[in-house]
Amino acid sequence: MALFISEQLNKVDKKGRVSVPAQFRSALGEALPLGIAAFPSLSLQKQAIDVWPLARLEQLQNSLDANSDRFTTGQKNLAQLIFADARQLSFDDNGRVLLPLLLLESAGIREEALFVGQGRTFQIWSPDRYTPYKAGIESQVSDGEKSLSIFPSAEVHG
Amino acid sequence: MALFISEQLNKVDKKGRVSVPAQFRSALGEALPLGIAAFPSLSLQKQAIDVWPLARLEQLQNSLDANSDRFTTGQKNLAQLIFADARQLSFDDNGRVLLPLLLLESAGIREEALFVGQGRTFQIWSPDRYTPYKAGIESQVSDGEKSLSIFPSAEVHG
DNA sequence: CAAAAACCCATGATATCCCATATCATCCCA
DNA sequence: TGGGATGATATGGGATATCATGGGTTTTTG
Repeated sequence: MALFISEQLNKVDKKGRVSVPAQFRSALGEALPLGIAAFPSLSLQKQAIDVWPLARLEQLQNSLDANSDRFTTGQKNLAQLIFADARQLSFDDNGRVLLPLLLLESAGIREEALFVGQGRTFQIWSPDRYTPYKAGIESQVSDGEKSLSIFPSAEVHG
Repeated sequence: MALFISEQLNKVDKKGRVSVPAQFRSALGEALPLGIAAFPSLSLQKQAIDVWPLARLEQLQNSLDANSDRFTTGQKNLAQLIFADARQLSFDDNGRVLLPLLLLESAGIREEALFVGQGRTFQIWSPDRYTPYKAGIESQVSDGEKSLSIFPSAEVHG
């Protein structure tokens, strides 16, 4: 599965439908028909919507089944919250999903939805909320941190 | 079998019937005609109803048969209670089940039943009880645990 | 027989499907 | 190099199917 990158602003119609950016859909690849799971982003105090490929939730569940002891209690609670808060969204023939009212409201989204790539996942923002949020993030990157090194890893993505 | 995710509030009619959310029914897949097993949630002090696909009960029994030595006495007692308290529910043509009075009372459910996905299983709550319960769970997740990266990563990534 | 459960059908709300159009980038060829 | 043809994408709206729910009728059960 490819990565989700870039930002794109799309319209939400009266029925609550939004086109998911074509690049994101193609990044899903074979996982596209499984659909996606969307939930208020806990790490962002529910300011925005976090979106995972549904397969990622299944991997999380498998991991819980097999290595329950490697998770803290807080992590298990977090997983419970995700299973409860997540809405499973599937694509229509035009690549749209129907965003449930609850999610729209919690993210303050009305007519426009901003898709923001986050690598293995992406977010959906109200444009109004995103601008100040991003400015805050940028200001928190110090000059000395403005480059990244890549650590070798044995176990990631076969 | 797919996962049970999301929350959904449905009505309980005078006869004690409730629609099981269509997504949950389709998550059951081929296991749908086998039905489900519902019992007062012991881990939640019987505040809510735990629901398992019936096949999961069979898996538990098989596991008890094969690995009796790996279960503590307490765990075996718990299993006994589940087998005793569980009620097997089957679906009518409209996807409804009949919730026995005993279960309704133990969970404090009257006119509305809140279905809460928990991955491999789901719960049924009285809305009144669920709100404070969920707030408690949320408060038990520390800020540091709220980010995606906290989950054991080798298993979560595809 | 009476009460409960299972079955059947009706209905309104909502989601899904399907087709039409607008917009834009790309391609191809004169 | 210009300019129309082509194709992918995003968007809108109407038709259709699904879902949750209510109520009646038949069947089972005790």
